[in-house]
Amino acid sequence: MGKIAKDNGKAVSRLRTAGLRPTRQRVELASVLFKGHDRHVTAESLHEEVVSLGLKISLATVYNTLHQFTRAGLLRQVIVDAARGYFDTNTGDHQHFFLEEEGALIDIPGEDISVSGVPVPPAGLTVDRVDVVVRVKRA
Amino acid sequence: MGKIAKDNGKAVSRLRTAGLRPTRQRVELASVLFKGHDRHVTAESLHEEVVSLGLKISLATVYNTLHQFTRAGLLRQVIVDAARGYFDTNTGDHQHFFLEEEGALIDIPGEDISVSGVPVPPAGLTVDRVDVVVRVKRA
DNA sequence: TTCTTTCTTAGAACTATTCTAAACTGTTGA
DNA sequence: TCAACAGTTTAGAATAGTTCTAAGAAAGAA
Repeated sequence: MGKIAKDNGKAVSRLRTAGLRPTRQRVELASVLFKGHDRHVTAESLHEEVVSLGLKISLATVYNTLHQFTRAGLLRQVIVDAARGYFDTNTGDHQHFFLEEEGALIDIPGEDISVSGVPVPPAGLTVDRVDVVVRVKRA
Repeated sequence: MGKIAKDNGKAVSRLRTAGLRPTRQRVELASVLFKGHDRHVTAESLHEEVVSLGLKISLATVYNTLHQFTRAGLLRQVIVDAARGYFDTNTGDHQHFFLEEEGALIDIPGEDISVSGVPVPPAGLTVDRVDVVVRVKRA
């Protein structure tokens, strides 16, 4: 029985339930990710973390695994950083539909959509803006 | 007087008002961007467009100019594509504060925040999910 | 076990973007 | 009008994050 086997039971069944073969790497990553409270990681930050724990997992595997976990519903990807910059000539108050398959944007007028209940930000911070992206797919 | 001088008067004054020196490249890009209805462009799509119009502007200048225009409030950047993948172990209904200066994420519980008035998507499309990002800055 | 399929890996490749440093241009003021 | 200077543009190199490739390794089935 391995050193970190105690948490692995949970991780293994979580993976099985998700339809993912519980390989060593996936089990170790799942154990680290789902051990305690909720968290936000990048591929790189997670890779550094597992390496510093003495686990042998390549960066490519971390990338693959994060995407597999996301596809399986175990994780969710949060988009805050622009890979491809889209620039909008409409600077007024409005939001967007994003057609994932085509990479196209469609404006939603600001009068139509509204966001309520945005909590007061943590101390010392002010809201710069609120972005809403409605991701749509072929039905 | 140049060939496309007719629209350039508007572009020049728009640039002057924004505090940007009206160079040939900026004037041409502004003319293309703000000629008709609102639009969404990427640096690459805009570069292709101006090149196909016979204008001589480098891709680097298109990038610079789009950012200058954005800083000046003439454009707005829409973030829909992940440059750096952030993955969240919380897959439940919730949204995020994004601390731009630090690149950190903080959850906003789904019960707190709500988006109303999302229009019916264009025909043949269904809403996949609605992402809200509250961008915060040091006060 | 043995077979088959799936997974992992190092390193190369890729993509969008930014940087560099030299040449060029718009503006100002004499 | 034009010299001087600060700001701008450019090609190409560099960068960062991510994905691809192809070959070996490991999991599960029989």
